[in-house]
Amino acid sequence: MKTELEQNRDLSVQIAEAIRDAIMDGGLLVDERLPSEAELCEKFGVSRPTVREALKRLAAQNLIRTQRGASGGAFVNRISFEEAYGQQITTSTLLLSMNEVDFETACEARYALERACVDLSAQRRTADQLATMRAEIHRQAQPGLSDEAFCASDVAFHRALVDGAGNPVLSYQLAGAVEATQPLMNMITFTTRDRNRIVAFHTTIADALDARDSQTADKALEQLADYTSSLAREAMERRHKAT
Amino acid sequence: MKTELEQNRDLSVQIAEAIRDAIMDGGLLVDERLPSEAELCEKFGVSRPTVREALKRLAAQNLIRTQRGASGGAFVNRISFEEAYGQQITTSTLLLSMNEVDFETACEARYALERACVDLSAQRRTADQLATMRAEIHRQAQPGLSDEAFCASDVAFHRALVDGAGNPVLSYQLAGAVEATQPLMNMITFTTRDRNRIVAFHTTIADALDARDSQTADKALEQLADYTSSLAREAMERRHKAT
DNA sequence: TGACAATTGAATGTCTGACAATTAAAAACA
DNA sequence: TGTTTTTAATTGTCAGACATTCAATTGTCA
Repeated sequence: MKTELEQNRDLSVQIAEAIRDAIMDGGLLVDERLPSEAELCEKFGVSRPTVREALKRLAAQNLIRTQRGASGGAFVNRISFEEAYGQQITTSTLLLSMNEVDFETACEARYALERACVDLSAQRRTADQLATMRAEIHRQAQPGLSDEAFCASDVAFHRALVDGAGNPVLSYQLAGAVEATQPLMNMITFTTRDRNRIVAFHTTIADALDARDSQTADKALEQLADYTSSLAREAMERRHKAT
Repeated sequence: MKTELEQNRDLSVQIAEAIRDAIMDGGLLVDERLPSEAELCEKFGVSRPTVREALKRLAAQNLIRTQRGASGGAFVNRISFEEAYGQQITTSTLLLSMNEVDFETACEARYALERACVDLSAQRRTADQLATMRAEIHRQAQPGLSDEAFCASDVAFHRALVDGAGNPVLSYQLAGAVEATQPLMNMITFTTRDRNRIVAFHTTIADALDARDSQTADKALEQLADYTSSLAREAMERRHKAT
């Protein structure tokens, strides 16, 4: 069984696509072993390095894993949520940093998505997640915290909020949105007054979730979004004036 | 300048990581040319195939692109929204199909995210996007449409809704969520009655967005989510009974 | 001089063939 | 029977070569 390939495009790309499609169509099941490299060479009529490059492409996407040794080979990988998070974050971060997405747009997206979680989070948040939020709030209130540490804590707070929805698919989707905005947030310098304001919003949100009051939480989140936006605008203006 | 590598782990993996980190730290800027393969061989002290496998890994993540010919080479890629969409969709689809995420969870996530867009979409949707929605509604109402075509049209409708928010970051994040649920939706068999009901919801949503009435649109979306869920539950029960 | 064609060189893409490293299973042995 | 050794299969890496592509250079002619 030979599979035909076009002549113009890179062979390794085509082979990778063929295998990926087979995986996504269900032609290859999880943990199923792919043919050995030698067999793939036969099948596609190319040399081993070419097949290997194709396999590396797939491995980079966590679609397959390889094992050496007897009964080794390439296996269809069950992609884990962890791995998917990582990819999500890498892609989102690059996208935001490279495409001159303005802070406004990124921020709007992030808070819109978070607000999508608030309802569910109010219903389902665990005591543990609430504790995480409170702990982060406490950290944020400590004086002498660096801007970066403050932002990192902010991310942790919001991730707990998102995880509170108890929906791994939501958590996965939002991981990228939340983490990717961090580098942008890091460009802001937070005064003590700013921080106090943000901590107040966070406290309102945590209290509301504690009381399972999604409306109040949503409103606080909206105000926080507006406030963050305005801070960013000021920072941008200062930066603009400086040049 | 030789860069040292560990001995245990795969060399190509380590090289790929080293380059990726350089890109993400800003050590390599967009459109900057990487050293040629020969130079990378020197630098890392490995052979060319190994370097190539590393580069293929990066290419698979859209981190670099390669050009043949004089003044060719590997360049840091400005990742486009299009490419990012593609990755998002691939990852999300696999995640959902491989991790036995139940329809309920996926559906909940998808509609929660969509509802996050409705407000913005009501404010900003263009006439063009409205036209797309109406066109898809029209298609969905046609008799003799296959279940798959119906689902595809459904996806197109919802993508138009999401794009209506006019926020590329939101569109990107949701592309995965919306597209990835399609294979799951395909498992449902839609009766004419089901379809009419869904078309009615879609019409309500389109009308509401037309009138910039986000509340009505949101409510319709919520009902649509519930209805879809119930359809899925029924389908699952039937399937369960059959076995 | 200026425009077009031919040449060249640098780079990636692919191939062949080989050897090393790893690992599970089979074989040998106590 | 239980342990150790051998073996075979498979991926990881290397070396060297040729093919292909493409831009810059060079050459040619009007």
